[in-house]
Amino acid sequence: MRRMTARPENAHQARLLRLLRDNGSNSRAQLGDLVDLSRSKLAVEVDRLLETGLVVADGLAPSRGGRRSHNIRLAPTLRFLGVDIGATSIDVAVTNAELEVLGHLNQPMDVREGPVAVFEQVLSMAAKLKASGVAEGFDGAGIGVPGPVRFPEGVPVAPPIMPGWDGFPVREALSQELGCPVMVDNDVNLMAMGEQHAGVARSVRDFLCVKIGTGIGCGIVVGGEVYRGTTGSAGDIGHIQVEPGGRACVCGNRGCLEAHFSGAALAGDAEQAAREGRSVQLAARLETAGRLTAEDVSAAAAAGDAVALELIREGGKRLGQVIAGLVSFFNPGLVVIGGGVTGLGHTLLASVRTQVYRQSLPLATNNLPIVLGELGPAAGAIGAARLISDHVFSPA
Amino acid sequence: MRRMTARPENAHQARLLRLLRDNGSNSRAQLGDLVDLSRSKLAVEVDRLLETGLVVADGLAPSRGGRRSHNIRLAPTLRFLGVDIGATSIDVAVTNAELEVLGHLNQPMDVREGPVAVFEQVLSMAAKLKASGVAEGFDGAGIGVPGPVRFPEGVPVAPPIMPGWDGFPVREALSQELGCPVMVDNDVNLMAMGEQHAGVARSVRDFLCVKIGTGIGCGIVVGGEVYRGTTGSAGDIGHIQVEPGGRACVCGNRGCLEAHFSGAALAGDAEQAAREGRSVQLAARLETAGRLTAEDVSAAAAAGDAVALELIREGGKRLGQVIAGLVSFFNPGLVVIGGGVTGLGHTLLASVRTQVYRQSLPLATNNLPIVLGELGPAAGAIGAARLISDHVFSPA
DNA sequence: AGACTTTGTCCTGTGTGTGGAAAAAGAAGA
DNA sequence: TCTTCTTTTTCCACACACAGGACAAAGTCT
Repeated sequence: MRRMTARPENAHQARLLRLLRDNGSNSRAQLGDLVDLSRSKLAVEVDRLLETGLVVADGLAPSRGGRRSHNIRLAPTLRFLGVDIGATSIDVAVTNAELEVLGHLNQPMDVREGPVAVFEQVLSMAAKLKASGVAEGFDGAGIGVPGPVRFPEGVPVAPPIMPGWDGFPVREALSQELGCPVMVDNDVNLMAMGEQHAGVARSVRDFLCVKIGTGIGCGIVVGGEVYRGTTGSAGDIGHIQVEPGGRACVCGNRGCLEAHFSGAALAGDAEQAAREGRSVQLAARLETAGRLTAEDVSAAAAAGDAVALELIREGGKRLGQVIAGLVSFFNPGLVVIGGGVTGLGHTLLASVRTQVYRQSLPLATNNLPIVLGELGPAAGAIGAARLISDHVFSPA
Repeated sequence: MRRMTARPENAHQARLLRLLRDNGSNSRAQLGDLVDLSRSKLAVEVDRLLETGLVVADGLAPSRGGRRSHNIRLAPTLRFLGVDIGATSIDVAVTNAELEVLGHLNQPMDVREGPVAVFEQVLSMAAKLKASGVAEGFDGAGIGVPGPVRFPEGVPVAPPIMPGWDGFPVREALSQELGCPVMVDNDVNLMAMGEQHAGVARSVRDFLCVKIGTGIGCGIVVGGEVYRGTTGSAGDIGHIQVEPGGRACVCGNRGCLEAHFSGAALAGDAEQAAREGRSVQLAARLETAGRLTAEDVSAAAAAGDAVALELIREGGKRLGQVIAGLVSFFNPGLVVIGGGVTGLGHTLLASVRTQVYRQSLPLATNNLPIVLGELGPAAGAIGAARLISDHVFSPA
């Protein structure tokens, strides 16, 4: 079912749409305070937006001392689809035009099953959400994939953990299937956009967003815009060396950050500790489940298991080393840490902070908050919705 | 002698001025091809620029098949002053509006003598250049200082190697003295701008420019614009750790890049090798000069001294480690290496390349040129001129 | 009820930019 | 040398967009 969503005709209209998205319902008068346009001009543009149907009247605003102003808001029927494809699971969310999540599904799935299987799953999840009544159709979809993307074309490139995805025309194919505009980006970049839109990074212009999942990546935001690098692989910090001659990594080198600390490495370390009998708790868990995950370590740490805590601390130190370097180089205004292992929480955070504040220069670390992401598993999907809304809310 | 240089009235005029700066003399017709303005509009804006005196007529262009077009060029009397204050020397250059160097002076001077003494020297050098006839007055001056700068105010902040400079109102003071607009920036950023304008980085939008001088810094260019970070200390890579528990650094940490490889470290290592009798050549030089510098090592290496070569290779490996990390993170389209030690040249370059290509992922290193800067000691001064010309050629 | 404030609409004047026409200047060919 | 075709430049008329004032509508406060 193809929906022809209207697009703004000019930069002014785009500006207004984004204000309405970010500030919710708003009166014409307030809008006038925010944008620097003459009353007549503003009225004309708003009327045109009303005509297109992107914006609708929404009753009267409370008086500010005189005549009450007419409220307007983005069309309540607009729907964005946010898809976050992780290495081991898929998140799909439906949002309204203000990017509020109306429905959210999560499904375990191995990305290595390939794009066809994955998108079949995604479409079925989207259909399920539609059936639940939160959406009739979609006005745009944002897709996050766990690897580098050639952004303008919306095509994954050389994704190490995603065999079979190289060159798959994600944007093209999904746009066809869903009948709406689609944008594709790295999952880490989307997490950064999510935290910027609705999370801890509101109003910060330059920041880093480190995501620890199966691998490790880093979203880079410069001047409020995501920076993707020359070939779309910016932020790929998982293979920075932290230990010369250290552990062998899947990438062929030794001592990569990811080999020493990541969801996968953490699980491996925990299993080894369990087998060596260093932790009763982990051993018991291994016995029941057959294998261990980062979540198990997180749970054990929460229960006070010394080995689990030490693993997290050690990992945080390694991660902190790398972040310290990035902070010196990039001098961000904020560092956000998120991803599946947010459960490791404050133990990890404390360890990272110690390392960064010790290793980086005062000028860069003064007033540098290092915090956990606020949106949890929804960050990626919200960021995806944000990505496509930026596209839809820009002149055609 | 205060000169009132006119400023463009709008973005179109600014655009035209920059085109003339970057492409030299140009015909009205060619300009029309470049700027997407209607013929009438273009004619009006050009006429206004001619009125202000920023632009002058410059004869007729060769025919392109029909009537010959009128050439215009930036006023030939415009002069910019580019000042590059290094840790141990000062470069001052005078350029015309196209940023071609008309005169250049270099003077050894220790930045630690403080801002008052340094600027006295700078002013005297500027006066000498004036006296030589290349300039009558200046329409703007760009100043590079070897430390972080609060860019909007043009004030150095917490410069580790520049005691006495913290908070000194460089922009304010020099603007007063010179009677023209002044902009201040980190010397490394200016080198990057120099190489971007007239050197190897032309037409590259995202690149890194590593400067190895007394210390080590890195200019970051994102989308053609210098990125300075939240507090102006972006690119300060000298204190990234390369050797856990390594050498003590002046910053208080251990194992910093700068402690293991930089002009200062190299000189120290060479002196030690000379004293230990490991290199006849260096020992002889130490005997004559009383101390060694990075240039001495460079000379010895050129003469085939094994110890000097090994020092450079070892340093290049360390530097390469750090750059490899930055390349993974930033995914630049080019890495430029410059600074005083460019004499170390290809030995250093080879060593850095090996390390980067080995350690970073293929997607980031494919088609990633790592090259030496093209402008040598003039890069900083040209970048400084570029900085101020960008300012002067923007609407007031 | 009256004075004052805020909001929304209407209207007109101004200024800006577009695009066509024609003139100017030169190139190429007969 | 003359004619024809190109390219560049200037001139001009028309359309359009926008700002800002005037006024009406809708509220608040005394």
